[in-house]
Amino acid sequence: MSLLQLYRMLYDVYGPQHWWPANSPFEVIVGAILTQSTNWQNVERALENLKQHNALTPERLYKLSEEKLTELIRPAGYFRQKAKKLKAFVKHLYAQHDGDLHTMLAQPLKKLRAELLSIWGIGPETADSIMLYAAQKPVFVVDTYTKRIFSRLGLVEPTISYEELQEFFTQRLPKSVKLFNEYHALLVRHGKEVCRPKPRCGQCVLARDCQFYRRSSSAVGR
DNA sequence: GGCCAGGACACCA
DNA sequence: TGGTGTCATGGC
Repeated sequence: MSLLQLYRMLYDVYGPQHWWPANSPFEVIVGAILTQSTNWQNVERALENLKQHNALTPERLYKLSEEKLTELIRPAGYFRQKAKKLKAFVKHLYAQHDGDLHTMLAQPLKKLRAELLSIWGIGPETADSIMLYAAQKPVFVVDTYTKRIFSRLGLVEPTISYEELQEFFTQRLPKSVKLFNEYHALLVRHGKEVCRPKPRCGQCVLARDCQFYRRSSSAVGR
């Protein structure tokens, strides 16, 4: 089965996911940092606090004290670290682009990715999420869900690196922002609902093609 | 009460 | 380069 066929199966089941849930590129970036290893529901509480304090712009966040920021994003967990990460981003934005996010995001793909990765607190997944969902660059975002789903399908090794897994997709799919957007969102949806650490293979649309399911079901049969 | 969530970094061998 | 500990709230 091709990656596009797999995509269509997920899309038929779950429909469009309308990612990224945000009102501005800057909100995408803040959300991408806050959601690191954190349930999105908790991120929404933190984002709501920031909105209430009118702090969801580069300028306002830049001027906000780190203490206040820490307090506002508390529901998102890891709040001390994440406050430093958000501060590191806006400080970089002001130092390198005079606070102009549009200028920063308009850079060529490779240059922007290297710059994002140079900022403390932004790793490969967060950088790629920003590239795809804030800057609209054709970058495939992979995450723990992607690795779990595709290793269980038997299509990649569970020890595959981030870059290797990303290559796996970019070599096999057309470079489309729209496709990459929806595909990643669908994988997250499928990972949350079905392909969990304790999987719900009984309701999995991919079970027929899944090595993990075939092994576990044949083991039950014996 | 334990598990898990839309990771990244520091430190170590 | 790869493995491990740390960061932390909140829902199920």
